[in-house]
Amino acid sequence: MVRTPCCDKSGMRKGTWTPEEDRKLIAYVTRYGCWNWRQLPKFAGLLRCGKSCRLRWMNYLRPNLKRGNYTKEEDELIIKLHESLGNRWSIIATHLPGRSDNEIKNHWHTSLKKTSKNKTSSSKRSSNKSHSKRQRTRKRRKMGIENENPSSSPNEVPVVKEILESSEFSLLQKPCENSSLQVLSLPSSSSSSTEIIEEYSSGSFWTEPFLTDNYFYSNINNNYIPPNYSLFSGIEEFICSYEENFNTMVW
DNA sequence: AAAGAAATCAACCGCCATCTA
DNA sequence: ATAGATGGCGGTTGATTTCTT
Repeated sequence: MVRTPCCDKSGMRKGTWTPEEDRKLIAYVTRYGCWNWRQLPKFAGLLRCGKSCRLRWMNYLRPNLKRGNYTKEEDELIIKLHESLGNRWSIIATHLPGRSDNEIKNHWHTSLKKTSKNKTSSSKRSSNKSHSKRQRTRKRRKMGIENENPSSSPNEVPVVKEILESSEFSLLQKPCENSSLQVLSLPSSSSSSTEIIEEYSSGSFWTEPFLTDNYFYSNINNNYIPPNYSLFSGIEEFICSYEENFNTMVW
């Protein structure tokens, strides 16, 4: 459902992400983090703009993302939140761990809009366009909303390991036994998981040395910066650290 | 079975806020 | 104080898929 891949003037690729591009992005972010989206594609060997990489990661590749149908509870929550917040999808998304704002927005426009209209035809609070972005931001800051961390619910299960297990990055060679919710599945290719891990972990893959140690998720709400990240020698250590620190993290 | 309409959703665009030098 | 760089957000697009006739 996607646009035909093409190139813009500057030679950057646009359109649908290929499995190979996904692999590169996952491998890079998993290993080095998103320290600078603008620079990331260059170091990750991607012919994409930083924005495109960020979007792809945030909406489809990052850990903890649920893929699959929305539950009744989720639908109700979205409708309720939309009634009070309007089209502030990013805030709504913070209340639905595992769902991206883009996905929620799409879901709203395709399914929930009608439902909501039927239910609350008299309500005029939704789609509160009277708030300018500036106003909203100020309001949010006042309310301290940017520090909200709904995704750090103790019930959540760390899924980086699942991702690596369920994909070609599998380190443990365990079959993915997932439920109705599909957590990041990558199209398979001919390479074995071990080969791919080795490929991306080896120095030969990386065209440039990593420049910014100890800078994991660049100023995303000043959240998680893993200790001694620069000392990690491989993905397995990162996974262990990730799991240990999971409850303090926000994606 | 074929054609057209409608729905879906990944991705792009442009604007604004924040950060940094 | 200011300008440029960067990140983040919401609106929108458009190719593909599904449904309807």
